[in-house]
Amino acid sequence: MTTENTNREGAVCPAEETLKLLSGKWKPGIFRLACDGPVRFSTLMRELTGANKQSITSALRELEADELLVKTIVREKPLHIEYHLSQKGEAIVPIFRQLESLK
Amino acid sequence: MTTENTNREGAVCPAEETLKLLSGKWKPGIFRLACDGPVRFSTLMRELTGANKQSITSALRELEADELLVKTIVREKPLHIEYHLSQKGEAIVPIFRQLESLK
DNA sequence: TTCGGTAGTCATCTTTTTCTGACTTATTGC
DNA sequence: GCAATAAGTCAGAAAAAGATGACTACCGAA
Repeated sequence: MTTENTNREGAVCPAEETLKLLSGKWKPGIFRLACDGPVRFSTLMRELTGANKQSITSALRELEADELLVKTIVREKPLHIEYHLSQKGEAIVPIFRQLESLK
Repeated sequence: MTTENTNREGAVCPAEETLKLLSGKWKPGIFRLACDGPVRFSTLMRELTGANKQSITSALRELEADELLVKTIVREKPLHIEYHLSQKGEAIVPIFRQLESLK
């Protein structure tokens, strides 16, 4: 039984796809920080109070898989990893800002 | 231990609030149909293929509680109930459309 | 008064998400 | 070599969300 959300007869909701990209307890927070510049795992752990490694990791993995974030290994002084917005990610920023300004 | 998402030190994400209004398996679909005019329980059951009473009921209750939808008892021919967008709901429509057009 | 339509509730079960704590791997400063 | 920093993984537990099936309540028509 393939339980895909196949709302047939044209009842599919396109907005749903986009909403799902940012659904989850920590994704909006991660996305917001990423809007201001590249983010790092350790920074996220510090900024997102209450979050845990596992949740941040899986949120990052999903954001990568959905191509909103790009992972980069920065071979410098203290070698580290950065996540920055992809083009697709940037495209969502204006809408995200509107969501923010809404209330 | 009150486990509220209190991202202190200014790290709260305002967009998160709005995103949560439309989070869940059926809310985007309900909202979308409500954009085109008042919706009824039985219609939703027909249109949202795969959905079940309980899920639709609780989605409707949450959309009401979040003041996106207003419930109205229509005392007419076949007495029934209608849900229509509130002002707050209408305010989200433009953003919702953008989410739709994004892909 | 019984039936169909409309709009649910309730208890329970299953699935999905999120959290916890212990352990891992690579690099770098001392 | 040894500890710290950075970025995780993994198994298991708990919590939240969603699904199921039975049952309820109101109205109107036959």
